[in-house]
Amino acid sequence: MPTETSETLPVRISRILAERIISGQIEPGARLRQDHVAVEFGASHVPVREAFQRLEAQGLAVSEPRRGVRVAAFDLREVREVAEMRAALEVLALRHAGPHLTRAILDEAEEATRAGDNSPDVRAWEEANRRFHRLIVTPCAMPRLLAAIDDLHAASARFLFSAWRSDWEARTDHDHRAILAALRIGQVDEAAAILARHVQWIGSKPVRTAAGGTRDVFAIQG
Amino acid sequence: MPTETSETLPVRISRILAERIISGQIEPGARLRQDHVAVEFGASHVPVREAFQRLEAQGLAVSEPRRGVRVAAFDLREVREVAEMRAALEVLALRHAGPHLTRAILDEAEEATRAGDNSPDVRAWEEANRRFHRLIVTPCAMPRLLAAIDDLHAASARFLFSAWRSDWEARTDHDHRAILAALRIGQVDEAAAILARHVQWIGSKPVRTAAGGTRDVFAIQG
DNA sequence: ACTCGCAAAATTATCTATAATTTTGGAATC
DNA sequence: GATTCCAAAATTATAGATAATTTTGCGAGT
Repeated sequence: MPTETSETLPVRISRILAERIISGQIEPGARLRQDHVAVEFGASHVPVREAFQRLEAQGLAVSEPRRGVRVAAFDLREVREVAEMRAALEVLALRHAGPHLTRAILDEAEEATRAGDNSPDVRAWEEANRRFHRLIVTPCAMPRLLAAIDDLHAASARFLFSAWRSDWEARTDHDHRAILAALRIGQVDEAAAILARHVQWIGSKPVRTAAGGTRDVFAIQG
Repeated sequence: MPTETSETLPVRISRILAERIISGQIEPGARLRQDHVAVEFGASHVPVREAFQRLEAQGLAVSEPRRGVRVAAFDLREVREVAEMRAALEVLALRHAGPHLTRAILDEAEEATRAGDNSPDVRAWEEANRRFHRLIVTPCAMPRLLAAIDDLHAASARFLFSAWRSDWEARTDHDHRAILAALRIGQVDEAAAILARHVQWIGSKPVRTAAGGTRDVFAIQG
């Protein structure tokens, strides 16, 4: 029974698995067994294999030749690596998008920022945050660059959800507003500089857990 | 009959197909038919499909849902896009590699530059050039970043081979030497600046063809 | 002569089955 | 009691077969 037309089976499977990996529903290092996934989706292992390869290309899974594929593990070093790659590529994209930014786009980005500030949970915040970033870089019209940025956002979201597992407190995003202010007066370089700092700002700081205690964990912004 | 152990069939197939695409042996837009490839490699279509997906992830092929996969086309805009992404990411990598660069590595990079200057054909030059770039960025020890750079190099090589199809004239690479000179005295920022210009320098200029005439084509350096 | 449409061929996508490899559990041994 | 070895189970990887879709070629009609 086709749940949705015009989306191939491997794409569908990889998308759903990606959601689970990003949200932390499947833990890092967990094995992805093709038969189990196949029966769950009522499919054979062939499309499942292709879905696995897709996840591997996105950096969400790693495959050892004859031993199957696991959810990719990640550590603080990789968090920093992804953040720096995002900073470099989003700055590049913003520089090219700058001349094509319209008032309407910036208004929509501001709306996304407001939505982020009023988010009830991390998930909603991440969605709004990603919308903001995507809005201001999309007009660069560089498909390969945008695809790479999307993959990095997926990795960032993973880290984000793993840090704030249970408690969440929304706060106003001053960086986003500063970026928009600079863009509105045509100062693309200034906006890019703020964006670079904003994305790259990844520090290790204590975060309250649901139990009330504190643990050392990384904080992500951007 | 395993030709080589410890390399999976899909990896092997995608590697060989990638070589053909990069070298221009298979033209942009050409269809890749899974059955034909399968019989050529004495395999079934399952590994071939996975090889195709790999190529798609590298940006060397594009797949339309029920219509098969074609060799990715490319135009001047994409050449520029890849060059700018390379500039951004290689600069990032070099900045991190800087502190870990040793005299031995720089010597090896200089040897690669010499090999490039003495290359008899484009193919040899490209190989030496890639060795140079890879040598100076590898010590950054950021696997995701290095993998992304590798894919971009593959795309660059494609453009390069398509431009200089037949005639080739080696010239000394002053940029590489300037980068090395800066690195030897610890001026990583200066080296990064030269690298950015070096990679990004992609202009449209007439190139002599084998027939002796000139045609408008892009020139790639880096 | 050109266009439209239908049928045949080719091709893709998926499923089922088989082979090869790895993991797992337990028993025998040190 | 811990360790090593072997066999059974599980799992991955590939092959062969089937269904569905697209492309192609030919003929009829205008």
